[in-house]
Amino acid sequence: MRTVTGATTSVELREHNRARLLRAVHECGASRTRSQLTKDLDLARGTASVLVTGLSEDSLLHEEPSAEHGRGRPTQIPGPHPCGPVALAADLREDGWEIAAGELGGRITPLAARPHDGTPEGAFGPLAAALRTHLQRYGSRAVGIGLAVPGPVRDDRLVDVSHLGWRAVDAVAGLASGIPAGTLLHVGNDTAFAALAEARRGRMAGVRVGLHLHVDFDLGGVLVVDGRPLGGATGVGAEFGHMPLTGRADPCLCGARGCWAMEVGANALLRHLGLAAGGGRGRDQAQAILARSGKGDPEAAEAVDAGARALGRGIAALVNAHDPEIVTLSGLGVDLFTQGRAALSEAYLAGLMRIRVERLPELAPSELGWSGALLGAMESVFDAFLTPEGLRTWRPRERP
Amino acid sequence: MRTVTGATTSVELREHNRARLLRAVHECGASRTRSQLTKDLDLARGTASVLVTGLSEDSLLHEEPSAEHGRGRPTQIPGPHPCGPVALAADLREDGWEIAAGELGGRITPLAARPHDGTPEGAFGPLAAALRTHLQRYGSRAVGIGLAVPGPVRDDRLVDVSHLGWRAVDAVAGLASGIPAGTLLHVGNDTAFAALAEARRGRMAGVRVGLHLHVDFDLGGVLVVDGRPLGGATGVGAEFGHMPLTGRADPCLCGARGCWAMEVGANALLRHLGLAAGGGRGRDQAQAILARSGKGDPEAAEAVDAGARALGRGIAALVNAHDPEIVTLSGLGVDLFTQGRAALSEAYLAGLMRIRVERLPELAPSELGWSGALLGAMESVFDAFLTPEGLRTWRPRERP
DNA sequence: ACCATTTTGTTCACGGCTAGAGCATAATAA
DNA sequence: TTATTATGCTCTAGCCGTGAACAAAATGGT
Repeated sequence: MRTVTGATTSVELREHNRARLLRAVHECGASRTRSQLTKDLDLARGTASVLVTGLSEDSLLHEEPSAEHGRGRPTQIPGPHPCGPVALAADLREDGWEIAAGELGGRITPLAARPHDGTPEGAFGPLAAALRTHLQRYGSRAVGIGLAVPGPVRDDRLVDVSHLGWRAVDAVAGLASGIPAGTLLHVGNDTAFAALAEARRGRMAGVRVGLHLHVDFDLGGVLVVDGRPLGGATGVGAEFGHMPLTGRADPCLCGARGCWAMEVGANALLRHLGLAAGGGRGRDQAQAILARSGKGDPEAAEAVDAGARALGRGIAALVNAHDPEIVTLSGLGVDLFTQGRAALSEAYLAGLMRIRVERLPELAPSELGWSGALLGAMESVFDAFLTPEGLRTWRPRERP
Repeated sequence: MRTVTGATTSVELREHNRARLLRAVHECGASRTRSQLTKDLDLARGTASVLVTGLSEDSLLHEEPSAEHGRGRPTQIPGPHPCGPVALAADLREDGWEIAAGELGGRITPLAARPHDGTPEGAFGPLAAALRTHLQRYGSRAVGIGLAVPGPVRDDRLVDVSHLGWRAVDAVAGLASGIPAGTLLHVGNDTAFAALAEARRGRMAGVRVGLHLHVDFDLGGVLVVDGRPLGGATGVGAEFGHMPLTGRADPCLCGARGCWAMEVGANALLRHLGLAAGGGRGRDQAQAILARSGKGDPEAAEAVDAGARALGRGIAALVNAHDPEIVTLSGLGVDLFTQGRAALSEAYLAGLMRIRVERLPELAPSELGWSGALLGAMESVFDAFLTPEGLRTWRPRERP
């Protein structure tokens, strides 16, 4: 039977409304006043009063006076409690990692960043140690860890990173030395997390159906429906890059042929100029090619245009199939959009159905920079925590 | 802000539980006993008692004694009330239409079927008249109409049927003469409705992520997530057929090039044998080709194999991208599966990523025959009715 | 400086809901 | 016939949100 959400009993009603209030605070970055929240959530003032008081006593919220006054009694702004929940986030890439902490409302504090050698041990060892340090520092405030990885994730733990030759590397086991058993660990694809961040705090906010494409060494994409990136049956979504949209039949590292991902990204740029590519190295060289193209180097510009054309053609196919309101681009996708705009647009328009052209979905570069995956990893932890089930795990601090 | 579902007040709690109970009855085809429903929905016996009594008084449910007894007091089976809600469903195809009525639990009664001449007037006129007749017969029991059409639907009313040259035909206006203003009319794509039926009462029941492909004159496909086919931003989902997966660049009627839909379906079969194709006619000829292929005719078999290969190749691309648990086929897809199985499987396996082969999604022909779209249209009406908002529109019959 | 006005926060009585206990009911098994 | 078992019905207790009355805290005009 389908799972039905929503409260069933009086007690669940209260839990549901507590979670609803906290999510509203989190979503707006702790910027809405209590009276505004009361109206937005359609609550009676009395109910809001009881909820806020309860959440404050449980050290989940802390009210601050609002800076701006109108006429009438001034209202308060509910925001993160100084002893409130903290989500740890980690972004593991082919050539390094970084970690950060996020609090209710989404404010991020960078904690550490380091390059690694590309082996599972070299990557997970120091990362686990760093996580252990900060987990100890936050103590019971830490409600979970989100880990972004550059490849498909199966069963919430097995990671494949084709550029590094990783096959079914167990991320949970890799971090076991750093995080106590029972700690909530969300392992997810970097593209899916970047899409989540875009849907919550980026250009896809409020959009019902959107498409997010993340370009790094190669390309990943995922559909976002009602603010949530679509995962697959085994958890492995975000693999739009492995559809045969190139019209060619070159074998791809994934096992299929003619994959779209082979023609878009840093690897494609390097290959186009006859450089070594495919090992998860060469981010600087790719950036150099983009810089040369920006300065008018024709050879570099042609490489960029080829990537932009392939990107545009694939986007058109996906727009035809899925009818998104907007298509957002992150990572190198932003550079391809900026520097190869004409080539991209032309290929995009040429590949669309007529009815799609009539209501043309916007192509929008992300404004979150390269931190989308990190932000999304944090959001994923709060998504799980800000539910009746998640909040039941929270033990409030003793009051001072 | 994201819309949050679920009850907020005590009154909504009751409405929520009423809807939950009715949906549970509808989903299982009115086969579960009251005691089973009580357990499944995690209700107290007292609560179930109050709910069932109330719904019976509102002529939404009617309890019948259960045929099978165990030990202990025998339980009842809640099912459709003799004066309960009825959903009308219509399936409009390129060459004809049929209508039916469905009651709570999903039992369907065929009402009428007729060929048409392919013009909007020739199709909608008699259809509207037939609907009017049956709407009058059911009176206030009719809670809505679901209409399946063979093409994309925009803004819940504008229909494009490329094979018939229909462009932005207004289905609501077309039926206005037959249905009173205010009647709920759900216009939807036939593939999406077929997928909905498959998800509720077919081989995709209980599946979290599935892919449904419907083959008729050409091919449509849609992703099913948590029992609901994914629509797009403007309502036009189910257009997987218009991705350039053929590796060729022939112009398609849709305005793009190299569309997958051009190589799969009745039109492709006819074209492969040098017959006229593309006008929404020739269903019989296509069936004849399939029959010849079944009897060993090599020319017909090659046409079938070509379609099966193209189907398999495209399925692989979509499985790579979306990671479904199962792929279901309806319409001519069932015949291509049966008669071109070897060609289909080979192309399917060859196009998959390695990690998809390791956990191979099953290819499953539908068991609902050609009535999937009709069933889905009915389900769509009940989906809207069996909610707190929908039930609020219901006025119970006076008790005898 | 003062007071009316406006808006927000708090408290509490009220009605509605579900849980759960106790009892009645209706079948089977011995 | 009687014990057993499972189900349905009824009623009370406890919890929840609403909305009204009241308190609090600001602004704006006089």
